[in-house]
Amino acid sequence: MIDRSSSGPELSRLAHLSCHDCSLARLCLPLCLDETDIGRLEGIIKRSRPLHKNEYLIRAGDSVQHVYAVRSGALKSYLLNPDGADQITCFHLPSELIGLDALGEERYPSYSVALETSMVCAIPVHQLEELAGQIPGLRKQLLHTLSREIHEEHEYRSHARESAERRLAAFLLNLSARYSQRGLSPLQFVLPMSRGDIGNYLGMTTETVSRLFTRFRELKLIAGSGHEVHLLDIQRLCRQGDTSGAKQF
Amino acid sequence: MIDRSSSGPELSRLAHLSCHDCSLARLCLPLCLDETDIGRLEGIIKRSRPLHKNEYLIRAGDSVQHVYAVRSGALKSYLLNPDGADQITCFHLPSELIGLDALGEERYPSYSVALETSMVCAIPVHQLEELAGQIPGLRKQLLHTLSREIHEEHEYRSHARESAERRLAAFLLNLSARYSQRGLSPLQFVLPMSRGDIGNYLGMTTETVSRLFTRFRELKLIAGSGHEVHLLDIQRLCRQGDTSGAKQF
DNA sequence: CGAGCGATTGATTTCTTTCAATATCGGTGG
DNA sequence: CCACCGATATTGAAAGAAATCAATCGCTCG
Repeated sequence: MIDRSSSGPELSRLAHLSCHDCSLARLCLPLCLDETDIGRLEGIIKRSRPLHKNEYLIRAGDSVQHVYAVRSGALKSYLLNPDGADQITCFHLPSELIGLDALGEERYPSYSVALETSMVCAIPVHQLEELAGQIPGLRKQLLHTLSREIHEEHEYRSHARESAERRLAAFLLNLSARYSQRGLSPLQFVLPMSRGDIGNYLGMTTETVSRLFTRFRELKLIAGSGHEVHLLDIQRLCRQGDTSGAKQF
Repeated sequence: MIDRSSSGPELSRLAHLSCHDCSLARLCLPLCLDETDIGRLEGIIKRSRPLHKNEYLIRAGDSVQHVYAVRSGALKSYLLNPDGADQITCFHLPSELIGLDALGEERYPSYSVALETSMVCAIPVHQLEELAGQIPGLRKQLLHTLSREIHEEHEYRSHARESAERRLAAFLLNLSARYSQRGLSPLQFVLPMSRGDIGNYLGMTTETVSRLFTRFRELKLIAGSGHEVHLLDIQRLCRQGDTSGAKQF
């Protein structure tokens, strides 16, 4: 059903590609770099043509050439288990890096595919490593980004044991915060992924996700239909599933 | 109950501390470095006095000074949630690094505590970053280690949805492989952590862990009492929980 | 306009947790 | 050396949350 075999995006180094002008610079690798160093980073970055929905950026097993920074749109990454089951590991929003699980590897361990029309910047890993040797700020930032990713995965573990209700609430709040960082509304956004994707990511079934959306709507925690979400009561959403929450008061 | 307030281990740079002679070098940071570069790495490494069981190496909130490499023994790291619940994020065996979730941070996010008498090497993060700028092989290795950690956390996600039975089986097999890498028996080892720790780490209750150990023993998958484990049938343990497994045949 | 996938809703089953009661281990002090 | 204590581990019975199985709905795209 799923075509994982189509070839990757063509890459071109475009003259007008500039981290200087990019609104995401403060969230992305250039963070903390001075003008000169940003210039050096720009020098190795390539931009691909837009990926359309369901188009693959990376296929597991591909030889590792680049890490990617999302410029616009949204992607998901997933692992394909030996038994054939997918496990979504990340949703990537603009400024976030893709391929951090492949540094030092020969081949990418996971797939990355566009959830909607998306643009990415491609950064050759060898040149990035080289540049990280020369620019302390870039080195620091790269290590920090990797470290943060590890920490976030650890935090995911903390959630994993909690109820499906709490996990979904936390997921929505996490998305809200990330959209907010990117200058979008924290209260109103469109989910780029399906119910099935959310369930897969959070470790629950599509049916459970669907029921929880319904419940959250009934409780007036959220509004919106389909992929549209309005967060109506962030405070209560934070506490969702608490025994001290809706049940007692 | 838990004392998280005692001060950290004293550090000393010991003349006889040598990565050259360390049997763990091929698993640890020195991997792939030549003699000269190993010497440079050694130059910044300090060794602490032994930590005794339940002694803290790191407390969340401490200012980040070092990452640590386990030299002997075993430690666990855990996050303390806002609601007061611990979540164990890692068990650390010899050669493994502690504090990778703190790079680029002011303060450690997690606690690390010895599960048994342990020795660690302390590596000042600033000097490590500096050295990673100068030694491409070290930079590569550091990035690779971080990247692998991310990948392993992603793989954990794949397991998270599986049955408790499978998760515990996978956990035992993972430990087995890690002991084997370190020159110990893959079939017979002593768990350094409690049932409670295992349950916490895997996202299940102590009772469930205990029941599963009993079941595995009944199925002749493992033997041994208490913290002792003998793996009797690795093949079957790999498939544990499969519908194509014990139930049908 | 029909086909098909994604989403929703319902009924039932199953696995794991929770609550509760021992049992056992390791260490301490008499 | 042995008895006792707390912590850890085991075992059982009951309850609960989410999965599974199943049916329907609705939207999007040829």
